[in-house]
Amino acid sequence: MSTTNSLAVEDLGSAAQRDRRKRILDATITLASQGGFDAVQMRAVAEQADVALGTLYRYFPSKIHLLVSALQREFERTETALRDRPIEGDTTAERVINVLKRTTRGMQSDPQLTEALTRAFMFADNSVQAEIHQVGMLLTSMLTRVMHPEGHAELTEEDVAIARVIGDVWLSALVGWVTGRSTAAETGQQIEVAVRLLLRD
Amino acid sequence: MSTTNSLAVEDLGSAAQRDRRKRILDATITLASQGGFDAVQMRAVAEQADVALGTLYRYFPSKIHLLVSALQREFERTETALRDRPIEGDTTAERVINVLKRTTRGMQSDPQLTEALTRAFMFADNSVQAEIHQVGMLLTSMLTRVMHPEGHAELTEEDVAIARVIGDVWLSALVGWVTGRSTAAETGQQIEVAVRLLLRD
DNA sequence: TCTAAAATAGGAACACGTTCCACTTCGTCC
DNA sequence: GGACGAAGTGGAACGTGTTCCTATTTTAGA
Repeated sequence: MSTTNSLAVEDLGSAAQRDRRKRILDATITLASQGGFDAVQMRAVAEQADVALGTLYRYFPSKIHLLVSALQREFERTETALRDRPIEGDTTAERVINVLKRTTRGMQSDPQLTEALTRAFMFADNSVQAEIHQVGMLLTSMLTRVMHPEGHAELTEEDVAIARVIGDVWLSALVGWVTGRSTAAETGQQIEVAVRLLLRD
Repeated sequence: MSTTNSLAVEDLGSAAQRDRRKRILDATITLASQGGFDAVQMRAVAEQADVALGTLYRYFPSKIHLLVSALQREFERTETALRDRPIEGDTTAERVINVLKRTTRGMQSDPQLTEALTRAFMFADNSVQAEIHQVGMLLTSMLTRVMHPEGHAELTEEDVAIARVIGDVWLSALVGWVTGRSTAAETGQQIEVAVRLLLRD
């Protein structure tokens, strides 16, 4: 499992196409930031990206695909940014908590965007499998790297299992926050408790 | 936190109204079982329940409310059925795993219904808070009761936290299965691993 | 450079969740 | 029994995701 993000599947066509794709995703993020999931209307995205509706659907076969792809791009950005920063914390649990809380704070600073992307992620069906899987891998690799910053490739099965459980809790907590069921503080608390339960070293 | 389900808020009007409500939920379950989330179309539900569209919306203000209410009824049924059966397993972990696997198997025997209800649950926003909260409480109380079958009311904060984490994992696993990201076997495995990580007694 | 194929524009049309309205039926109180 | 408000009926209408069609533009290859 390489940590580079160059996948042969990914290189999509010409510069003009890459540009259109970027414009579309930019428009998506902009609209999502302003009004959340409901504000990301396909006609509005097309107009703002200066693209025809049919073209939008050629690039992204559904609103869910569009939003999950946007999530993927944002997440890659976050993950890259995180990789360059030193990871604070003495114990594994501390490091994981720090990273998750920082990431969560980042998302909470743009609630509408987070709502849009999280809703899309949770609503995605198997036709979005590929994109979803990418995001899942990214999250797991981010967590395992934080757990073992030395990168000795000494990942046990248990490590991966723990990372997965933490990812699940994080997602649930996020959904709870996005849907207004819990506050930001509760969300952080929920994650912290789970991590301490799982990582008692 | 009582385990009875009699809430003063719940008693809704006349027998005719209870009957209509039941017919609507029955129709919802039937349609969901046949074709999943997409097949639960409001016009179809209204027709099958022999109720006007406006009446359907009077009882349930949105498709999500409708499906989450159906989930709640089904879950209550499951929880009641579970309460009468002895809980097999020597250790806490064994008992929790048994119960969760049995419940999961039950849901997997009707994939379309499970898909419909899970999708709705994940997509619900804060306007469905009340119903969602009910379901969450039901799940937590079910789990803590399995963890402490004697009912000595000796629940620690940690117990509740663990139950919550397990609930999160279960939900994530369910979503993974519903959206075709993981198989039934993987779902069971995922839950089992998480429970063993959390309950090492 | 010319041409065929692919991509895009522009927009009509359809499906389903949701709202709304005019009318009818039901239940309750005098 | 009559009156009045609540509840229900039937269906039109609207918004947004999605599909589809034709004309035009861009791209790639001979």
